[in-house]
Amino acid sequence: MSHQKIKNMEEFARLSGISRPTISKYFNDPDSVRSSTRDRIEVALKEFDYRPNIYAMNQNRRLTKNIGIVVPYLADPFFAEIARVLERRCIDAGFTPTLFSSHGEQGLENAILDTLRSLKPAGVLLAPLGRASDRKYVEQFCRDVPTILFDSNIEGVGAAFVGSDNFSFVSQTVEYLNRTGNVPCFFEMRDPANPNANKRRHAYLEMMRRLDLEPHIVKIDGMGWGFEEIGRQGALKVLRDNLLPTKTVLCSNDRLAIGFLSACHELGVSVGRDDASDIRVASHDDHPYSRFTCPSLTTAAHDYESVADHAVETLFQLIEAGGKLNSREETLFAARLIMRGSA
Amino acid sequence: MSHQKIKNMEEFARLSGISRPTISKYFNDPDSVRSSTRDRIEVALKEFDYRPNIYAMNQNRRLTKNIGIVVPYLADPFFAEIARVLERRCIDAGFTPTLFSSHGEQGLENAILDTLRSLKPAGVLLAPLGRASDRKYVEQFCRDVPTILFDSNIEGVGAAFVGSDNFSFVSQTVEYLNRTGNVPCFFEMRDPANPNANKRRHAYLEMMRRLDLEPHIVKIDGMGWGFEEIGRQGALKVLRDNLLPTKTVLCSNDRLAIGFLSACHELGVSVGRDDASDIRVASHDDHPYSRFTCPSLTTAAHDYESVADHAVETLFQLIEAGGKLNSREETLFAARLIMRGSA
DNA sequence: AATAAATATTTACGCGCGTTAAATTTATAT
DNA sequence: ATATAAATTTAACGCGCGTAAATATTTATT
Repeated sequence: MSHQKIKNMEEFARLSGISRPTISKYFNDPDSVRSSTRDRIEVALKEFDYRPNIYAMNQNRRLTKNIGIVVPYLADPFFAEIARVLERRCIDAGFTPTLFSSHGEQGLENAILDTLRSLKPAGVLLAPLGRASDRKYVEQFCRDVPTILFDSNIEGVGAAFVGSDNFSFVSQTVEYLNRTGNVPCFFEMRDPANPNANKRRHAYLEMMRRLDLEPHIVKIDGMGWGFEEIGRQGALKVLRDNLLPTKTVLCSNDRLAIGFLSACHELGVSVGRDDASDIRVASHDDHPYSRFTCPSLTTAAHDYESVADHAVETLFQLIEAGGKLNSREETLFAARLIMRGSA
Repeated sequence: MSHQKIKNMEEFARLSGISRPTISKYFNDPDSVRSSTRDRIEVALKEFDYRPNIYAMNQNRRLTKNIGIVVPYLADPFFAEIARVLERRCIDAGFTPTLFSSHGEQGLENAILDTLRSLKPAGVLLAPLGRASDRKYVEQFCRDVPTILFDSNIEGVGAAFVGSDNFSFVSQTVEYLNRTGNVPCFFEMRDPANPNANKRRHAYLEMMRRLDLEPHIVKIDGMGWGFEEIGRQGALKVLRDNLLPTKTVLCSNDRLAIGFLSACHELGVSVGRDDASDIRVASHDDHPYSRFTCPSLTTAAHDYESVADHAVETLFQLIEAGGKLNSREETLFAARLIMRGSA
């Protein structure tokens, strides 16, 4: 390995004995040059350790190889996990993903979209804030940049939506809870930012209707993305004031449930599926920490892999199609019930 | 707001009636032009909605305004949180941060450093994997790119290190546990990837020596970054086989403790500071979930803000100094004891 | 009002690479 | 061996902006 510094593609072309346009072609797509040429280039690449200037590349390309990934809240391990899978898929496909978190703030989400514009990405995978999103802003962005929405849908925005089937989550948990014991009440935030929360409430109501049972919804106060604390405060109030209509609680999501369980422990309320326990608690998402709660949390799991795979696949189709798809498809993946100790 | 598309700076210069070099200067540093000129540019900016091509900008600048932020594991809310603070500080200072996670893999860490090289960042904030890092690779990178290490130190690598004072964590927890009840044993992974773990063990031993108490270290098996599960399995084994040398357990970090508490609940071992409880458990980090464990976790908290502020400040100094500092300083911030229910 | 200092304009070049068209070489088929 | 297709080379232009030098203009100082 020779250790001279190579300034540019011209110099690398001279040293490797291959013309610059061919080198350029190679970097754009290694398969676009004859295999013998490709080998010669790769040998030279090892020897001289040259890498093209990405800024000069991106300036002149019609389309960059960049992909933007935006999640609403990276400190939520659920999003950290799905972002990880998405990143990996993009890298494997030869793209350069860049990760952004809106941190639950509309202003930041808009700023990220601005940044993304100037990144001129080939495509964007966007999990919007949801109700907290600046709809018009997101809509305009999606018109300009090929974008797939995931996790939370905004009707009609973006080239496609990929997410989980909220009805599948709730139908399974409600059915299970009802079959194995008491009827669940539904525990949620009064003013949920995430549209999935609304879908889950409707699914709960629909399931109760089908089972010919009376629905009970417990709404708690709280703003922002500190769901665990909101759930804890809400549970403390509900438990202390004896406001629970049933002995079985179905939380809208695991983070609320984590707070709920914390409150139960604080108040000495025992949680579990056995008769000796005071109440049962179940939830949705299969949050990475849900197996470590006390007791471990019965929940419905996202099909992370399928959501990620399909989102990325759809984005690649979109990119190849030049940024427009014939129709806006919404793809939902079913949940998987995870039975643990809490219910 | 006129809605014509502006192609380039030349065109924007014409339309705004200001020369291109002045516009260029403005984007490089708005304060470098006369305030009257700045106002005129900003008025025109509103009207024409022009934004320079970042690739062309970065190609020609001596130094980009990019800053790379690398953490070992983004699914760990601790790193997600500190990354959030770092990002914010960089943005406020007019830089463009890009976030990367090594996901606990050496290969990925190296790949990220490669990517960062071609990003030609003004500076990098790097929390290395630690023992799992490819030392030579990181070392070479730090020679080429102005880099501040944070969270976990690699001796002599990078222009400076900013982190938490592990002795401060452990001294406070050990002192507290000892003062309020039993002597703690130290619960940790046999083969910790993070160098902080080793520092904490040494701090524990040193504290016990000072207090003239006999130290007990409980080492558990496990690899990788799934600390909660490792802690849970280790605790199950230790509790079942009655291997705990003391009734008070000090975990190396909160994620292990979360697993430990989960195991305690599973086995019906009661945890708490009162005499009625079987054991006490404390830990270090003040992980975002540590207040929601059952019982809530007594721990020592990082001074997130100070670490982040100082890391960023040092990086800016480094950048202004042209990439070299006179001496490699290691700055450590003290911990704050957080007393909760578990001990 | 005269002078000095600070700032803006004009002009022009260069950065590293994408891309194209024409000329040339190489591989494949007949 | 010859015709044809495919790949490569040569030469040259352009992308959008940084930057430098010389010149002109504005602002601050006395």
